[in-house]
Amino acid sequence: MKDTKPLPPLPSVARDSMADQVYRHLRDGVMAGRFAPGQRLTIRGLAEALGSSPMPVREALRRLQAEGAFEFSDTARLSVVQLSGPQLRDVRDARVALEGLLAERAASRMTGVDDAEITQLYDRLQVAADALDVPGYLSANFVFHRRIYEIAQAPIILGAVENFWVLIGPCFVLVAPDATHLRRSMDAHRRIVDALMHRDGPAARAAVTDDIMQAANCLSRVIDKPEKARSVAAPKRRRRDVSA
Amino acid sequence: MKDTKPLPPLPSVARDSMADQVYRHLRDGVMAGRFAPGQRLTIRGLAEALGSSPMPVREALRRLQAEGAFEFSDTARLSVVQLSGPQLRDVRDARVALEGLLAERAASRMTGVDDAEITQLYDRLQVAADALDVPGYLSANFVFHRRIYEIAQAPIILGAVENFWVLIGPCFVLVAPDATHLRRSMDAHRRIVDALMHRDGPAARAAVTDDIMQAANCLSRVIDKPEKARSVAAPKRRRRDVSA
DNA sequence: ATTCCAGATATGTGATCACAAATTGCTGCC
DNA sequence: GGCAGCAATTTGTGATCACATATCTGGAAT
Repeated sequence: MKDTKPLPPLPSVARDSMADQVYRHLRDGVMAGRFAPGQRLTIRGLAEALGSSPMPVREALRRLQAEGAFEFSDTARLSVVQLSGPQLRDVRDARVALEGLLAERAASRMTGVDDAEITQLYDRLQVAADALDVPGYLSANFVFHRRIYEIAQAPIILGAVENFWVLIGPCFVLVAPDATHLRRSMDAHRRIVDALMHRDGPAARAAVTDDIMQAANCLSRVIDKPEKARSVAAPKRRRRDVSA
Repeated sequence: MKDTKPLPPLPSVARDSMADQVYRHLRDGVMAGRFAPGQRLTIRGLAEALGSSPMPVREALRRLQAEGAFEFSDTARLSVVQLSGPQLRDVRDARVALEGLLAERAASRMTGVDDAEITQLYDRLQVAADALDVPGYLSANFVFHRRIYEIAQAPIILGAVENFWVLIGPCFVLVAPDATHLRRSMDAHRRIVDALMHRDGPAARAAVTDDIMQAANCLSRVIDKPEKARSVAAPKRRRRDVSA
């Protein structure tokens, strides 16, 4: 796909520029914790890994920079954003405010169809938790929450929430598979589902709040002691690791 | 500035790419209501108006697209985002949640230096209100709120809040200079200042909430009746108006 | 052996070109 | 006079080139 073929002849079926594809690919990767905090990247390296020219990557990175996922240092070097402890607390508080709002609204707009879907996503989450499959759990977790918040029918707020998810994504590579956390998290998830089934807005908000606080505690325990965690995540010097 | 001068020889004093300058320029313009909702723009037109090549404009627009200020239609046409009534309510609710959080935190972190600064910004706001200077009022209003939220020392949350401001910016071109609204708004602002001076977090949150609800009511009164407002804001067909 | 400097490479940024799709404008026909 | 259809222009997107600066590599001097 490196050759200068003018365009794959997809005429109009996909209103989906290459920059958009790169954007979603990188965004999903960040949320799923496939990039380490502080990791250095290069436009050309990413372009080569994705089989495109640097141009779409540049535009995608600009969008992700606007969302705070990546940053260009003072010397115009590209790296994955590394959240500090206080910043992580800010994200936590903002998430509680916004996701609590969405959960409460979702509870009042649930229908029978949503009940079945949420239950199904919850079960999938349970499977990943039982298997201690952390990447799978992370992915299923985002899907679970996103589906709930979509029911709230507030896409703009959901967009802001997803921006916060992008910020905390890289932090997850620092946490080890912690059975205790998984169990507590699943407890909160069960209470979220219960509240939604009973159309109980305040209870849904409370359960979501607990879930977020639980995750934040788990993260801050690692973030606040930078020595050990950093040395694992950013091994001395890495030459252009991309792999997307 | 259209000539191909390689670069103005500013070596390192300004770590500020042309794309960043364009970005801030456009962002400020959107927040200040210099773009009408639904207004069509072109990359080349903006570039010419700003005296640069299309490239920095492209990157700046990508960032602003990520923030929701502009959108590329299904036919890849660029336009200013037009918020619907429900979307406007979503922004309102999210602002109440986030800005309430910031106001409460700001109240607990105020110092004497902040007192003087906030008072000064409030006075400037009062001057614009008395003169019925709507653009000046809008500008001073954002500065006033931003300064308060900076005191909260939560830059990530402030960034999210500013994203919401960018979204509602274009709506302000639809509201006429409304003396009643200005008076009510200034009343809320006075209560914000009072609460901050007394380091009263809950009162600050309540006052900020009133301010936001007040502004939202003012906007929704115009947005919800699309006929008249639209015809004023988007006169039939406008050929490539840029003027930055 | 360590340090420091110069050449070489890598990298972000801006400009320009090419191209496909869409919009526009004009012309002719009914 | 109104409207359909075709040509010309516009416009977003991707690719490539140029350039300034940062970063890296290698070796020489102490």
